[in-house]
Amino acid sequence: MPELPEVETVRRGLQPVMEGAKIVVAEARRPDLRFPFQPDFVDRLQGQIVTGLGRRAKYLMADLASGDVLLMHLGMSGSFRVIKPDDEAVSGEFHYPRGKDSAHDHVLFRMSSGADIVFNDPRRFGYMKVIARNALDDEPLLRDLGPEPLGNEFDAAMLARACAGKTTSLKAALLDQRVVAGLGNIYVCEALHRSHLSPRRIAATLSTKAGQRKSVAGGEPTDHAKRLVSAIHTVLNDAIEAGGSSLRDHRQTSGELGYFQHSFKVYDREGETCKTPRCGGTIKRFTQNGRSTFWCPKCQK
DNA sequence: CCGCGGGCCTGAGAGC
DNA sequence: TGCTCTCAGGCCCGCG
Repeated sequence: MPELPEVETVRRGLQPVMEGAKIVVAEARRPDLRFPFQPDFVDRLQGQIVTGLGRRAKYLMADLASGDVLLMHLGMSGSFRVIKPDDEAVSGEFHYPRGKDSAHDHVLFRMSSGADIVFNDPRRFGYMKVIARNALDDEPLLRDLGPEPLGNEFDAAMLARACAGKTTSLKAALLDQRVVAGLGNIYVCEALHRSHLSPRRIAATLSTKAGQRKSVAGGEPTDHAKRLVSAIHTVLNDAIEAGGSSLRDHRQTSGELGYFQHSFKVYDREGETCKTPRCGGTIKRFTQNGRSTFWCPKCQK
């Protein structure tokens, strides 16, 4: 489910109840998510003050007073809910209201701020891991991530350089978290449409020396690269503003839906008329690298 | 090294 | 109602 805007929405929902608060109780209700929990997972969390809650790509990162960092990834179907415990809540136990899919409530935090935080993930592609902050640079999960798409380093020149020499499609390149970190299937489709670029375009055509290996020379960014970067900025910022996109699983931590799905121009709109002014084309769908691509063949070149 | 396809999980929805 | 099939917002791994 969650791409950068959804993860950022979750971060903003958790920040007020986590930052500055202590994790009074932590509970892992099954032995594994995508990976087994570390044997000392709970011990390294309980009693710790969360000094900050950040985000890197699609990861949430909670800084702990101990010097550890709690890494959290939502996979495809992960979500967090913030719940005020009811009056019957007994210290050390969780009595939050159970919903229909509470069988998939896998991780619980009781915070000193007076909130319970519940991590639910039916498909269990998500995971959590505690690592030492001074080992962040060596963490395999983070080591190879490319630039933040909303960060200062990410611009047309950098994108062109990262795509130089790539013979794969532009769609596949943008989904590669080493090129730029945080985009997923929805926002790649949307950014390509908004910049009028075909998902089938060869990635290397974003730079003037399209045939060069990046180790030789990156070339200059083309106007296409500039348009694309601009579209990525716009679509991500607008989606964050809207609380993300809710198709199936994504909820804000309050339980509210995001509403950026109403602003999709291509994703999940197969057969509908293209919204580009004066285009009039029909949105098509096909499979690229095993994933659905939605696009308008008439205005995306 | 690079690009691609399979696999990991469960649930929702379509079609019969 | 219920079965089977397809598909889903991510990402790791192994193959050629």
